[in-house]
Amino acid sequence: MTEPRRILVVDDEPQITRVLRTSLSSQGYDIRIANDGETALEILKDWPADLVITDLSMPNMDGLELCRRLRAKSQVPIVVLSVKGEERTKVRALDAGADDYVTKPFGMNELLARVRANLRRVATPESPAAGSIEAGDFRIDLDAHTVKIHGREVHLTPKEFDLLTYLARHRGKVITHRALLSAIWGPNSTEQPEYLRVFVGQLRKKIEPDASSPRYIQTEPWVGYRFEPGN
Amino acid sequence: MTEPRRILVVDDEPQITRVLRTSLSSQGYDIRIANDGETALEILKDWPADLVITDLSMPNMDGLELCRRLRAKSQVPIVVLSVKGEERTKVRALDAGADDYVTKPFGMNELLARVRANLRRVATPESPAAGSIEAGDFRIDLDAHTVKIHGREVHLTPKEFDLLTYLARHRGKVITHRALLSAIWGPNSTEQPEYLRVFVGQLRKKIEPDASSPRYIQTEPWVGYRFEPGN
DNA sequence: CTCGCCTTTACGAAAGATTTATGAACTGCT
DNA sequence: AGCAGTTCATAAATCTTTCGTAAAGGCGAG
Repeated sequence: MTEPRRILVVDDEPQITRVLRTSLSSQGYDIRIANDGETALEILKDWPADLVITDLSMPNMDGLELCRRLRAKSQVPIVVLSVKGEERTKVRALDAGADDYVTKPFGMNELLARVRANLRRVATPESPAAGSIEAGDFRIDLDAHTVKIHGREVHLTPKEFDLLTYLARHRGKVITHRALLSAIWGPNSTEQPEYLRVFVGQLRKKIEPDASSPRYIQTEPWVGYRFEPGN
Repeated sequence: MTEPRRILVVDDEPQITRVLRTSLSSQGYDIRIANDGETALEILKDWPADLVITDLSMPNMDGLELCRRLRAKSQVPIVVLSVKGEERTKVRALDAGADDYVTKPFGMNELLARVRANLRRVATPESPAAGSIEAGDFRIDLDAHTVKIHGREVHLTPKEFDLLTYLARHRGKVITHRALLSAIWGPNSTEQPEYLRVFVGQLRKKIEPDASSPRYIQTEPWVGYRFEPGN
């Protein structure tokens, strides 16, 4: 089972966010709303979205600045949604890092199609057989909740299993502490990185040949953890 | 020096192709024209374009079919350019594989900006991976937080990584001390360039073959630093 | 009650960030 | 050329934050 795609909507007009939320949700997307650029960046810290839809004029941080700030770190597709239809504005937004520009009022079907088009090209090439993840030395059975390393089965507790699964889904990438916490304990428990250390430690004791020099779960100091399942 | 980007224009109206050819060529792109879908596919067989701009209504093979055929084997960005402005048509084109849809008559500046935006994410032919920066001898993977020079991996601390990333994004240009400080330590950080010296020094020790005569990170006295990643 | 798992706390070790110090190199001036 | 004032490069010392680990307490299921 593959997770639903995450879309962050950034706009300060309630009537816009409301209609977007319902329309996008009905398509099966996972939606979150931010009312300005700053909260958008804040949300993205532990909720990595697959696509961002943003207005241009907003309090705190406008859409252009948001585009620039996002592009400094991320490749996430950005669709700008604005009442301003002048060519100059479009050019500035696109050059600031936006991938698409739709003027209000907009047709919802067109917007949805553009969202699909933008999501299409970042499609994850992986997405293994629904019920299991195979990664290097690891074989994770999501249905049976079992993990095998080189065919040898290891018993994991639910939280340990969630942790390993999340890391394995994003193998090779560094996952921020905040993202991990938010993924496993929920968005509101992002304040306790101690959990992570404890569970990563326990997980290492169970899956690492030598827990004192981790091979599979690598720590990237000050950033997060990275899962390298071996070839 | 990197080769010019190749753009294939597919349209059967001479007045359109003519204006596109001149405008795009003046931007330094390498242009070829096809009058219908079939010849477009023919051309692409031995002239791999970086982007395709196509009309919808054409003889032999229309734009929709061209999109589908292209998507069957290629990820090349497709911009559809059409007189048809109905939402249904747009949706069909986007779902057929188009990445963008511009209605005629169109503003040339907007089209150019959309072309830039679509080219931006596919990067150069030799670096098809998104989420990474490919610059000369360097390959920076933003997701995995890793840096490779000539394939050899170097471990960088977060600040060093941010520094190198920022420089690499503006390769070839001189970055002011202030700009660097503001980009990495935040806009309201101290004005003291001592930080920079220390971190540039550490970075050089890690990435320069000979740290005493820097090749990649050049200092521009009284101004800032410049990143030259090699050919 | 007992067991397994989660939560919480504590503390030494490790790693990175910041600060300071020193000498070399450069610039402008006499 | 010689000098003063800057800026630059580098090493080292110090500070701060984070990491790994153990262990104690809590809570619910059987």
